[in-house]
Amino acid sequence: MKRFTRQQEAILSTLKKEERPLSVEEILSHASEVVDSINLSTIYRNLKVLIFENKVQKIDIPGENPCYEIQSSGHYHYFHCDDCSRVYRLDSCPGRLENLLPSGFFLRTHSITLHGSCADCVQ
Amino acid sequence: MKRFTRQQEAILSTLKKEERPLSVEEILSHASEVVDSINLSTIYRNLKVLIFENKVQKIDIPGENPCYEIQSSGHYHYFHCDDCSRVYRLDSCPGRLENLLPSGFFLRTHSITLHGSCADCVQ
DNA sequence: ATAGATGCAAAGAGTTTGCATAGGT
DNA sequence: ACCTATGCAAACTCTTTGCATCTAT
Repeated sequence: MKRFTRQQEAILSTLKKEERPLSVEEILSHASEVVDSINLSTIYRNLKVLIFENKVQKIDIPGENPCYEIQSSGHYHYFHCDDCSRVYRLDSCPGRLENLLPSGFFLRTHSITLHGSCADCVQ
Repeated sequence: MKRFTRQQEAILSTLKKEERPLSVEEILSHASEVVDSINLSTIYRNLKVLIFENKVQKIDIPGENPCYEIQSSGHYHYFHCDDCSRVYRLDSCPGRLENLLPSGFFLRTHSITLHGSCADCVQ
């Protein structure tokens, strides 16, 4: 039977509290404030389980380390701030993009990342 | 002064011969047929120089190891085959996508990856 | 002959895993 | 009391670096 631990709770509440995808290091530093003994292995192991349970989603930004955020229904894209490296979820999507597809290819999904400066860094 | 070596030539000609971005392992296996002693360090070091000289471009596919292809002028996107893991360059682009951008954010560029099955794997 | 490039091995960064033990149930 | 989840260290993958040697000039 699955058990409830302070570490799991610290990881999930960290992801819930922040409104953007967090890196493993960000999760570690936030969760450490709640459970100071928490370990990177525990973070990785719990993220894997949470992803399997569809409670958390892994976000891959090209050329960056992965980020993790609370799972939400729907299809999203992301913005990567080149200045502070934070990642933000975007709400809209330009559509299925099959016009980019070579003939004979089958399109399953697409991922879009915008790169630039976030509002905090622009000012 | 910069020198001309068989290893460099093997790496560049491998990238020129193939028509798609290659992983480091693919470059190694092709280049090894020309210079059998060639080493991964040499591949990485030469790729770094070739990228600096704008002869080669690094392609980052979300969640995958990077690929490398001959630099070509213009702005491109890529297709990742979920079956064979090969990456293909696409010719068109849907545009600047600023309608996805939250207000206050500055858009520098965007990257798009299509995922699916390539023509070889579809059949 | 000189010095830049290579090959090898070791070191880094990020992630996973084995194992003893702490701690939910 | 049981047995899952944790913490630690070691292993693993991908990449970079130090250094002796090779080799293009």
